Amino acid sequence: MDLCCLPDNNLLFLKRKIFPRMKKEIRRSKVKELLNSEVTGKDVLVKGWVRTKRESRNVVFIALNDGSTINNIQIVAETSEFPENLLRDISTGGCIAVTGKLVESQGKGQKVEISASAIEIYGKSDPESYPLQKKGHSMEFLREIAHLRFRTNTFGAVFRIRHTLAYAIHKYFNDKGFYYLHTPIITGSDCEGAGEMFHVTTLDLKNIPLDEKGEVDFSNDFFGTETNLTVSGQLEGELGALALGEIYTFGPTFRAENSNTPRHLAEFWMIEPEMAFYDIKDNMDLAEDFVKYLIRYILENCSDDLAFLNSNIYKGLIDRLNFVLENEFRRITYTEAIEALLSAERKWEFPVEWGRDLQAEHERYLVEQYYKCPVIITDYPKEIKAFYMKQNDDGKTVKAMDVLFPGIGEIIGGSQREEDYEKLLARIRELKLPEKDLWWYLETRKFGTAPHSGFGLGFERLMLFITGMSNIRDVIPFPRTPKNAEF
RNA sequence: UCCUCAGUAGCUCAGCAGGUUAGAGCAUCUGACUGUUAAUCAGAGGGUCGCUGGUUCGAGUCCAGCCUGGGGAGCCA
Repeated sequence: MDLCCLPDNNLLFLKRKIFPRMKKEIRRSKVKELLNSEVTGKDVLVKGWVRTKRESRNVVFIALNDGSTINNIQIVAETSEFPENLLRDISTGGCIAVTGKLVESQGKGQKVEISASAIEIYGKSDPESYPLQKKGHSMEFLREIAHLRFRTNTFGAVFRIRHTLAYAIHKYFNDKGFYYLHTPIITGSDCEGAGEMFHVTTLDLKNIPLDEKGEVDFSNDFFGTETNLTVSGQLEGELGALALGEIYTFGPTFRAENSNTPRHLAEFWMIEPEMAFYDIKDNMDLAEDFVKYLIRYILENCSDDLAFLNSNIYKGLIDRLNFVLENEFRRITYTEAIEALLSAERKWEFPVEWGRDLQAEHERYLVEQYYKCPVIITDYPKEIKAFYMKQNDDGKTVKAMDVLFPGIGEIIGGSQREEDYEKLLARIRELKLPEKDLWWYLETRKFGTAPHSGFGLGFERLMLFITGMSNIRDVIPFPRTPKNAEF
């Protein structure tokens, strides 16, 4: 490579004195490690994106971020040491590599900084059209530029936390002896009952084959049968648990509901542990321990990002997280919940009556005003819950559990599963579910059935709670919602 | 899908009872000044007022439909 100064195109400028030796020897450092390292005066190399540039007569200050931390490192460049147009071409959003000495900062606001000796511009960023400013932007605007919003402090923090949370989930289960099971994303069963599904097909949509009855003929489709994107890995997860003992799934989940709320996505990630020999109480214990572990892990490993979110996004965030750690989840039955709601001195928009499902206003009241802490509600009427939940002896309720969080609502839904073949089959017939499509599910109850339990945790809902963000579209990189699949 | 609010400069918003050339702050550009920290000061450029149609001498402003976004509800995780 030509190593001379190239003032015209500004691709490269190296200070002659120090240049020949350094180029090969210096390993790139991440901003995070430099900010945490001792000041040695040694030469370092950093690469990253320019957040801001401030100019003085003799010196230019560049705040550089490489994504390794929310904090920027300050680059100090003496104006006289660099070609004028090189410094001019460095602007917010641009990408540069900087070689220089790591020194103690003369200014306030940072302990260390880099005194630059060479700067290479990887990519300029036209300041007239670069949409991110130094000042804050609305979440709505940033959502429209999802390809660039990673470069903001907020989304940098959110997605570093998202990664760490995903890692902690795997670590928690691995350490407990759970196996990560990959359940299918394309499924032929429509019996999970968790909502509208997206069709998966290779049929020509302009010329759909029909059979004699006028129904779509799927025999010529790719799988030879009707298929959809999964709405839950639970049924397959149970198959794994009834052999491997304890498994969990963690993958994308799809719901074709026309839901337009800050808590719903058409494509989201869900964690579904499924455990043999766990009863409903074991299930609740696991759910509580799991969530607390995850919160503790983020508090311990993402403190810089949390501190930023705490002061800029949701005041009181860290207190809220600590509160959850320090308090036991309140465990009540559905019947007790109804009694609490009936004795509440306030009017309900939706009636409170045993047998009716709890509405958002009811759940919010219980969690945010009555108990003022996370609540687990169990033993719901069987009519309002799924067919696979274990029936209680009272003949009216099932061993379901919903974990409700302040501000978020339902974050976990789970149950002990019905392991009795006859009872399960009866329920399937009662609800007129497609019995023949569930043959494999039923066989697990025929051959060595076992008591078992599991739950589903909405990954993005937990992200909402942990980051303090208020819209679920801002805790997933590329949200998929009705009328929106851009990026 | 229902209810509700909103859509004006790159961003965040103001715009009165329809009435001349549509405003502010920030951003950008130019200049000044400065080891700066969301730097400061001065100046400049920048608009199909979401779209379509209607009422009117005249519409950013009123009416209708549509599109997009926010909040609430339902569905759920």
